[in-house]
Amino acid sequence: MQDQKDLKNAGLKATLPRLKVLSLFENSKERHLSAEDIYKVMINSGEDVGLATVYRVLTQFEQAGLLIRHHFESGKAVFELNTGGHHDHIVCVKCGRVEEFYDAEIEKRQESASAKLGFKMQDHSLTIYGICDKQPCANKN
Amino acid sequence: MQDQKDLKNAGLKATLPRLKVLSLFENSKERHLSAEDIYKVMINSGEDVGLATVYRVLTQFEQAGLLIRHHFESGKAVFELNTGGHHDHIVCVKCGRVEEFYDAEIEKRQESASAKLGFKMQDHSLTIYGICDKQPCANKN
DNA sequence: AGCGAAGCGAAAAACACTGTCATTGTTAAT
DNA sequence: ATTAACAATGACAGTGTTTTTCGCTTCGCT
Repeated sequence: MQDQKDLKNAGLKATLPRLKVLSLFENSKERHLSAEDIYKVMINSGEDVGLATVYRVLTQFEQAGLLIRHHFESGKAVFELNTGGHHDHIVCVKCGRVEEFYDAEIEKRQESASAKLGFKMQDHSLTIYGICDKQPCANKN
Repeated sequence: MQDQKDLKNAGLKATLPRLKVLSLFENSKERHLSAEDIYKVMINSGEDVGLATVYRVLTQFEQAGLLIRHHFESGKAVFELNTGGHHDHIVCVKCGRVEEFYDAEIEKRQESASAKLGFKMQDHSLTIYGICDKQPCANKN
């Protein structure tokens, strides 16, 4: 019900694919999902959805400010619910797990770096790549 | 001559396409080049090179540590000569111009953020997107 | 010079994503 | 509730970037 309102507020009709995608982000354990991820889950749960629709819906949600698109280095885009608070990401290069962090001093220094080079900062993306402490990733390298 | 040695040290035969690509990075005014950029320059200067070779060579150079690959948000990879000194990037979303900067405090804080979340940091990428002060980008938005 | 491995260009394939289009679904006005 | 307008959908073809495959050529060690 709330999702329907969210879509209306964003100027989008409350269609089945859109409601399903939205609820998927809200209920999924994993905050960061790719178009392919979403498509697979929907197909496996019996929805009759097309991949093009998933891509369309994700783009619309991004434009409406409901989702944020990230690229990381994997070559495919992943999305997460826009909960308002900005944060940066740290991605495990072994298992793909994503954690979030925020550092006010880093944010501030990005602003001044931009200004110093004559850029009007619009956006930024800071992603750390590392190996997480969960098994089996913790074992070396 | 130095390039030949660089390639040998990297375990790569000193072939014409490889020497040409390497010299292109060393002599080009623009530090950041895409596969397509390189291919076009080579074709225009009369080389009989294939796009596949350019991609192969760029990947080999990356693995050999001669080049660094970046993705930024444009959908295509760009490469730059690995001169040893780490730096971050600021990209103009209007004209694609890329500038570089370095902030020791930001670097330090990334390390501690990783440690706090139980990650062993391997790499990181900080890219700021903005609008540069050159014409015509400076005009608004 | 001769040999085997490495490298090449061209073409086809893989991959993520976008465009097109006939059909279906949603919404606002009756 | 019905309906009419048109927005949204699924199937599928098409893009743009990058990778793979393949037969031929070149390299570099002897």
